[in-house]
Amino acid sequence: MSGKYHPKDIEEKWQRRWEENNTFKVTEDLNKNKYYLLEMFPYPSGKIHMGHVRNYTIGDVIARYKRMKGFNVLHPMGWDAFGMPAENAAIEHGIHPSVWTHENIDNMKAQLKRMGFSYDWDREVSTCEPEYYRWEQLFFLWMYEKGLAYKKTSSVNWCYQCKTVLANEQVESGLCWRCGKEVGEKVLDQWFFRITAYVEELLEYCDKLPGWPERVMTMQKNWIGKSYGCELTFPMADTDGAIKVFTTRQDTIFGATFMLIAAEHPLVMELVKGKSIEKEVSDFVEKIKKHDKMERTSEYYEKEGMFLDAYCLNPVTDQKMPIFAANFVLADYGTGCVMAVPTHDQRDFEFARKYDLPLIVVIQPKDRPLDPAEMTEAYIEEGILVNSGQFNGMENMKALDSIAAYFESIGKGKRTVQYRLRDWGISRQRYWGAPIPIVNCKKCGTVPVPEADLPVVLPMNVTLTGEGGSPLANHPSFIETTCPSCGQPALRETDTMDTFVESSWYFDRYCSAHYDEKPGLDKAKVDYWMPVDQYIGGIEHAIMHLLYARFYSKVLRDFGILSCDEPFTNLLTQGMVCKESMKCATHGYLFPEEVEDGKCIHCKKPVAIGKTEKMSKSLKNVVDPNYLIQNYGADTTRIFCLFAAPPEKDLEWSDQGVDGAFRFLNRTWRIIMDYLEAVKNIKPFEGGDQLPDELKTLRRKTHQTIKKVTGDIEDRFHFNTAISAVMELVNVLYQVPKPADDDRTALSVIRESIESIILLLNPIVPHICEELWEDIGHRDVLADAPWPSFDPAIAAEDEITIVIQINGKLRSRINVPASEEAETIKSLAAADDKIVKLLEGKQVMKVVYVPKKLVNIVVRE
RNA sequence: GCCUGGGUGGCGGAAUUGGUAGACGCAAGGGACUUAAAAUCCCUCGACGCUUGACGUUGUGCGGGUUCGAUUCCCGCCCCAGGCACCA
Repeated sequence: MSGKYHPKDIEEKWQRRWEENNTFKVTEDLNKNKYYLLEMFPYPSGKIHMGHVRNYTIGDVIARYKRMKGFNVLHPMGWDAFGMPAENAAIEHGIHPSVWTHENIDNMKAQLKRMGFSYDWDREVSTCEPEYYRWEQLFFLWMYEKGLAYKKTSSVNWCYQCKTVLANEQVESGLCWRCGKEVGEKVLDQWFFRITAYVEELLEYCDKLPGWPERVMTMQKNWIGKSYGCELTFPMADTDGAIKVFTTRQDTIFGATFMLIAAEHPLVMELVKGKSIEKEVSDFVEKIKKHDKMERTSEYYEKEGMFLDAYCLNPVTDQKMPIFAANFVLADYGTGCVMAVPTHDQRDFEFARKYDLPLIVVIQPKDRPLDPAEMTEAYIEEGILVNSGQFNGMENMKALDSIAAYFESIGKGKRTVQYRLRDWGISRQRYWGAPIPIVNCKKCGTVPVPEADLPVVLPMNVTLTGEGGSPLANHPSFIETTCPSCGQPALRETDTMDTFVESSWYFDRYCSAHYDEKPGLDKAKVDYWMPVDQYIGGIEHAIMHLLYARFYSKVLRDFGILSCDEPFTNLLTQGMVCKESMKCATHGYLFPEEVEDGKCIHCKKPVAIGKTEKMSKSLKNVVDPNYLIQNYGADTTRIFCLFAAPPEKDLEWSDQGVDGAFRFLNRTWRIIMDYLEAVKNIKPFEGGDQLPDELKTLRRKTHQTIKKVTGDIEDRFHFNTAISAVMELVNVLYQVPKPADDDRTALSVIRESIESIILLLNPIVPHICEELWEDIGHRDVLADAPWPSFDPAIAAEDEITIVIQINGKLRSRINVPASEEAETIKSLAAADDKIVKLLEGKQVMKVVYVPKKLVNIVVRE
């Protein structure tokens, strides 16, 4: 093939050839270094979007690069196939979630293949298949056995109208997304994974993953939220018993003047039992419980409480402290009870002012005394302890330890640690998910399904209406079973697992994708491939998915299935793909194809350009990858995504940028076509012959480019600068006058440049490169070619420019041989015409020489 | 409020360890080719000033500092994005 660049023909040809030759099929090879490159697998929503294209292009470049570097590269792809949108489609269009999902997978798979990604499709995994989730059910049983999976009551969002559980994202400002009615809470028995059992290890390894972005680690650490403090005991004033609190501020204990208990805490109703206020308090508690989560965490939620007609004693001052139920105290953090120090905590301060409770200052700033009567807010800075008995005069931060020790010595408290992280609720009252393998028996209670009976298969013959609770609960042949323990009739668990469970181990499954023996992972293979060397995905998964996957890996490790402590050695979080939105006064947001010459195609009115935001269907600021592939080809789409921004930054879409990318590929194609006949039977230059200047420059540039591109890809994943380096090389190639047909030396130098360009661009735009590689006479597939190496001696400049500064300001430059001595360069600098003139009448204080860079002459006026 | 990032030409971005700010691309302008247009190839392109140069001044959010030298390090402030948010 020659002549014009026709991306479609070339791309389809090579995609076919790669598939026919099984080019990207990979098996374990102990003689080669492995490299496991993983991109976050997609939810099969129907079509790939630019976010996928960007993510998978970045991954493909690294996979193809590592492959050329001689690694045995595992680069798999699969489908995060369970989830709510499939059920929504079923409700809205009457199509079964399974059918919908499989159609979407077929579509998207075709699109990914059309992008030319180097996946080993033999390892494709789809999480909605029993062959996949049966192992997840097995792991669940083992976790249940170890107490890592357990049941407890917990509340969910509940729509009374639709009689169904709503996910958080189905609650829109407190209302049901389907019927618009108010959403309440419902308490259900639900399944949890005991992620808190691994909290210390999860936290510890945050500092042992240098290949992760700092900010992701920070987010995870904050999410885990470890805090050091004390558990202190406050005896009841008039009865036996005591209230325990967790505090990180034991330094303020002498200022604790009242006690707060979370309204939902059982202690609240216990304390008022039989008292005249019992009904009133009970109403208050019920009112608080009704407020949904959104409301309770909003900024405007006013602090409210109710006195419980009970007192406890401050353990150090023996003062009576009134006890309140409060709406802002969290029931599931610490003990659910909080000692209130209104002078030094803003929340307690507001509460004390509202209910007229006493204030005692215990921390004094160094410069001014505090008067409780005049305070308008809590004093939360550091200071010196006052009104604090034997601790008076100490700096409050230093007293933390002494006071903790004191409490331990008198047996009224102990140092403890609290975490923000809660156990992972995995129950979903939904159909399209992996069934939890449990049977509920009236007589035996919760009974695990025997391993031999796995998988518990999701039944296919269901109707989804979106009303009346979980479809599985209305499916007699699914729920009705016999108890594995007593053999009596019993009911199956109808909850399915959170889809984050599937995505917590899919990367293990890729290692032995079709292994059908217990435990579903072939240890030898998993040990060969795991951990993932490079994981790539969106920053939106910085916390949940990545933390759950880390946890699940540790659980599987402790089951003896995995050998690594952490699943992902290196993590790259790519930025979003953004574009400006366009709006017509009549027709609202418009898709790019609905705009022509800045006007709406429906009404010809001018279109308003909005700000640049993440591409989304609702803003219609989306570009369809299919459109790009058809008009420009996969290679242009790939190179544009890589050139427009470094991977971790947001990418701003630019149609002109796409044109530019296409132009570059054409330009590269043309110059190589130009030389095709001349270099076809020429070998790349190898000799040490003296070359004329022009060829020497080209050759030097070639080797410099190999060096630059290798460094940019290897060390930093900065494909944008790698591409610009190749652009420079192509520009230099254009500058070289075309040599005579028999000038074999010149042509061999050009051949070396051309081969380098093709090799260097191959991971980025593999189709055009394969085609050119074949055109210049190669028989073997380029994907298998080794990455080019450079000769530092050839890459080295023999003349360098030295900048001459006076007092740090650029004044002149000189060219010297690269090997020139420092002293010679200094004297040449001082002798430079411009410098001599500028130095007249000035006294030289010193001369700084930075090797191969500059001379700075420091003078005094 | 707290914790992270980030702020560089008309635009996307480059400057890898404190050492020539603006690589490469886009847009714009000019030229060549062409009957013409498109395409292509070549050149110019931060701002200001004048003596139009191998010119001077200025310039990386703002104000200070360290240094021979700061886009880069330190302190204070402003703005933008993301995460967390009654976690006691």
